[in-house]
Amino acid sequence: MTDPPVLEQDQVDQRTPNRLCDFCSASTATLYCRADSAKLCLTCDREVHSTNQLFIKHTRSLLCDACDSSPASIFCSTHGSVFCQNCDWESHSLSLSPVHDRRPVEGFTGRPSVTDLLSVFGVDDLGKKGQGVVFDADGLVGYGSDDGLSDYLVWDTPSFASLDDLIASSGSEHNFQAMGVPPLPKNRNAVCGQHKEEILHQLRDMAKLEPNVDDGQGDSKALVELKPLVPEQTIEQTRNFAGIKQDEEPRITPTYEATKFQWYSDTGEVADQGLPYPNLGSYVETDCLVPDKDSDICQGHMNGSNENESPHPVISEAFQVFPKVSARELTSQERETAISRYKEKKKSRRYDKHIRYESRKVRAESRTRVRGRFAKVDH
DNA sequence: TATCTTCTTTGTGGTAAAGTTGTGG
DNA sequence: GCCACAACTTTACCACAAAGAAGAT
Repeated sequence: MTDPPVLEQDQVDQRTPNRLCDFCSASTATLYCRADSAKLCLTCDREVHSTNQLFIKHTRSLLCDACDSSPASIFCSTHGSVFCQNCDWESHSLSLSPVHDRRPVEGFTGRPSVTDLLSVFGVDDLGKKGQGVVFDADGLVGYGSDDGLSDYLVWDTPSFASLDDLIASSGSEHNFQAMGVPPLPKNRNAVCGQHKEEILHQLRDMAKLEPNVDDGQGDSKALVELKPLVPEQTIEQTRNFAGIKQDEEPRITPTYEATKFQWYSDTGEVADQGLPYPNLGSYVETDCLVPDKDSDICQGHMNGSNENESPHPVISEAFQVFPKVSARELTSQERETAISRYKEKKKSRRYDKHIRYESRKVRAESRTRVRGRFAKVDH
């Protein structure tokens, strides 16, 4: 049995021109957005999908290491690569390597922070404190050890999986363990594939532009270890919202805002309920999260403790992006910015038709037609 | 639990019809 | 501003193989 050769680094480099970001045409694309049919680098993905509430829902996946043109849905640890469905089939057909260790790769939505992206790409070990990825004074990403990523690719089963789980477990003290939900596979996040270095490079760039990447405390000067995807602070709020104190207003915090995004399986199904209630996965869909002018909570974020003090940057951006969130009117500058972002994104769209099943195309082309319509064939 | 059967859903392209936009009187 | 017309764009339609789901054995 002959396995397809694993891509060497120089092969990867040679392929880079095929992975140019469709938006900036300068960086290497690492993600694929199905909704836009576009390849994007991490920076452009952040920019493009921050434009409005609809774009932020787009599911993005890693780019297939083999064809560089389709969203990856399978990670093969034997190859150390991520593959789209077609390439996975070609690489792992029965005659080649059917027994490779493969598992599904999931996309994500929302506007994940650098911290979240590290988790997405499996370079953040939430279960091994002290060995995770760290940031130095320049926001550069480093590792706790140099033995590759494999040591960090451990997935911890989330404590809860849905609102139902929260309700069911709300009366207990057992930390919201999901009920009736099979445990998630380990190594679920290990999806860097062949372009690990490029992804890390882009994450470093993003980290430089995201000073509060760690904990929202704004101290990027110190080495800061990454925190879990759902901070304790958020879990505490979740408990309150899960019916324990139903008479209280649900509260939303900057920490939660900065980390909330959803995992999606390749089928578009919400796969990871790392957030307690999927309906709240987007920023402002639920009315209870819409800041009220009279709400001291949201007023606090919007205005800051001091009128001259800027609100938390993520909250502030959400207010700018989503009119529903904003209790104030958009300034003309904000409006222009939003419009220009929209126009730029519109430019990057690709309208070329994507054929999922070539065999069906061939058959359709050879079909008999009557006035353009498929005609019955008498047998 | 595994296998088989049946049913349902999906995707494919060329054409016509419907809808939209632009232009001139 | 209104209307007519042309040009352009979008949408619905068709049959059927393949894939997947559901049920039966």
